[in-house]
Amino acid sequence: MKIAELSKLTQVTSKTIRYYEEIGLLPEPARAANGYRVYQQEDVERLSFIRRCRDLQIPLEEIKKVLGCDHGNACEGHNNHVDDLIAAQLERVKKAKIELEALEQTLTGLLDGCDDKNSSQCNILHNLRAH
Amino acid sequence: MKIAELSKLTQVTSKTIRYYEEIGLLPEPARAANGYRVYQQEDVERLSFIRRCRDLQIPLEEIKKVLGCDHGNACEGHNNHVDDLIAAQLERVKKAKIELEALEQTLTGLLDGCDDKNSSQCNILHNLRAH
DNA sequence: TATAAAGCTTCCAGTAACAGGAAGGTCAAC
DNA sequence: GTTGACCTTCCTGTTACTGGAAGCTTTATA
Repeated sequence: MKIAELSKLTQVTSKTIRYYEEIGLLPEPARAANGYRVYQQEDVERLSFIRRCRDLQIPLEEIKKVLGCDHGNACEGHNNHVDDLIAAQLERVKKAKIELEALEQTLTGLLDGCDDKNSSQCNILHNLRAH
Repeated sequence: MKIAELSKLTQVTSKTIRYYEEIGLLPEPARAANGYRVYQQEDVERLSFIRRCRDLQIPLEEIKKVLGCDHGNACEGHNNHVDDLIAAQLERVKKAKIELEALEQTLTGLLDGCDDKNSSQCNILHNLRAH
């Protein structure tokens, strides 16, 4: 199949597919006589997996490790554990959530008249607001 | 004062200070005979404000608007409302939190044996895990 | 006084994960 | 035969910086 079909099947744009190839996340596909990329069924599976990971906001580097494409490894095997991948991502997400929680509180506090006048954050923002 | 002192007072690196100048967030400072940048007290206040906004993860473009440095405006006035700035950021943060919440649930579900076998996400990940 | 270290300058490259667009070749349909 | 869709490569831009090179000046030390 050509790149447009792979794109449709995986919901990943042609642009992104070429990008993944460039960074070594997808193997270089065969080429037709006219130079067009030719993909196989296994490419659909591999790219679908990548797509799902990206939906989970797992960084490309992490996905690369699990797919075994790093360190000159020619992207053949699946040696690492998907569970670890997911667990690591869950940790990142939890951490990010905690940070956003704190941010939300600070912002809400600033909007609610900034009761905590001891906060330097508050003071500076208000000084400049009064300007 | 020289750039290192401004840096210490505001907790913003010299590198970042020059960057802010480059993108027009800070006005071009006076120069000493040797070419060194020379800053005033008002630069401390302006940069502190920027620093506080960045702590709140407000994008530089938003800060720029509030400080009135856009559209060739020479960075003199503070015309817009800090409240709006904060409210807009609060909205962004809330939205991001909701997304992370959903992500966390999905990831947790995947770790907990992926009960929802109907999810294509689950299936694909598990197929590849079994591989 | 010599020299080394610290601090300043400018400019260039890299980060994450693509998207947009230019310039040009190819293929199918009308 | 020509329009339009699809393919190719290459280059730029995005956000908010950080790191580093090359080359000044200034300050501290031996």
